[in-house]
Amino acid sequence: MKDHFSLTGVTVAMTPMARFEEYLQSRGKRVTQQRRTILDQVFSHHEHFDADDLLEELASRKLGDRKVSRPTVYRTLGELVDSGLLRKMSLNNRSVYEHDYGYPQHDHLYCEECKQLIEFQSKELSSICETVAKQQRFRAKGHRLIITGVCSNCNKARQRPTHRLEMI
Amino acid sequence: MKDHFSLTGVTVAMTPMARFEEYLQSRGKRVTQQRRTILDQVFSHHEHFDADDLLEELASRKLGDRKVSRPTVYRTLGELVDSGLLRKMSLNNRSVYEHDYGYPQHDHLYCEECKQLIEFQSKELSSICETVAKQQRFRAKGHRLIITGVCSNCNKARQRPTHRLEMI
DNA sequence: ATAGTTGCAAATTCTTTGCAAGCCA
DNA sequence: TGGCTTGCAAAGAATTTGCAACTAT
Repeated sequence: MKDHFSLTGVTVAMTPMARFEEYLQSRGKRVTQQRRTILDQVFSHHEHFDADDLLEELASRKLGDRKVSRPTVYRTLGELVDSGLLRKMSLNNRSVYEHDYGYPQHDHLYCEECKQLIEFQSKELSSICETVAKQQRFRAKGHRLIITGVCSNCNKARQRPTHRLEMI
Repeated sequence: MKDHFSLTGVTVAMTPMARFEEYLQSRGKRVTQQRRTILDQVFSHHEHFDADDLLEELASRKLGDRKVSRPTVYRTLGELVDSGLLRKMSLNNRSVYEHDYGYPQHDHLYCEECKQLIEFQSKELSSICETVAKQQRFRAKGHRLIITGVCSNCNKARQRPTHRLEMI
């Protein structure tokens, strides 16, 4: 489930942790071990992930981290989205997350074969959205485009003779 | 939850029912009362809907229709998607359906306030998708763009003084 | 008659919540 | 200390499945 690292991050003034602390403090919330551990794990790599992925990653951290329970993961993911650090999307009726803070606006190609999400950027797309929103007097906050199909790797795999045999 | 009827249907050779029967027969499946009732209800109006909406609509049909259970609704919705009559999308981790057969490709604006889906068409968008797919050697089967924000009606509502008071 | 369908109940999957014990400011 | 957090268990919400009874062909 490796992702394509085709996009370059944007420069940001604060680290995700600093930003999260600011968000928490501004709301009278507390900076706990669990929240720190989750944030650290979430920003340790750039793949898209869901709550289960994150829970597994946390479980395999052999560090002295305190254990993080499933409800806390869900609660914290919500806070990370609220604080603007993560973006959430709904894929096959499950929530999938990705970095938002320090990462440019982009959209996705979704391979129905290997379930991989591939990122791409398009400035034309953004202007289309603006135009459409203006026409409809709609106050747009954001957009999400997903192109579904089969990625180049899976296309190749399909054409290999071994696969024809397996299909019998 | 009324929808905008801004798009005009495309001309099709068969009625949805005829097409569904063809699909069923080609797979050795049967044309049952329940499948007929569901198809009839689904194509009786053009709003987006989910399984619960459909179940409610079916329950309120005072006709001599046989009762349709929840599992049958789910099973049949799947078949309607397979047969190309409906399109399914994932919204807030639930499945939402809309007409596909006899209806042109389009995308949506989603109002986070009133939860309404507004349709729009954009040919530029389709060409962007083609270009992106070609660049990534991705075999695209389709796409889905959703612009989130607040629709014109809800924007107006927000500005009405009554609402300011209600917010206290 | 025979194989596909249906409804019921129960199981699954993903996510949220109530609450007592624990921890941060 | 006082209030926000956590983990546990349980509840919820959406969807799927096993199976015996039913029905289309």
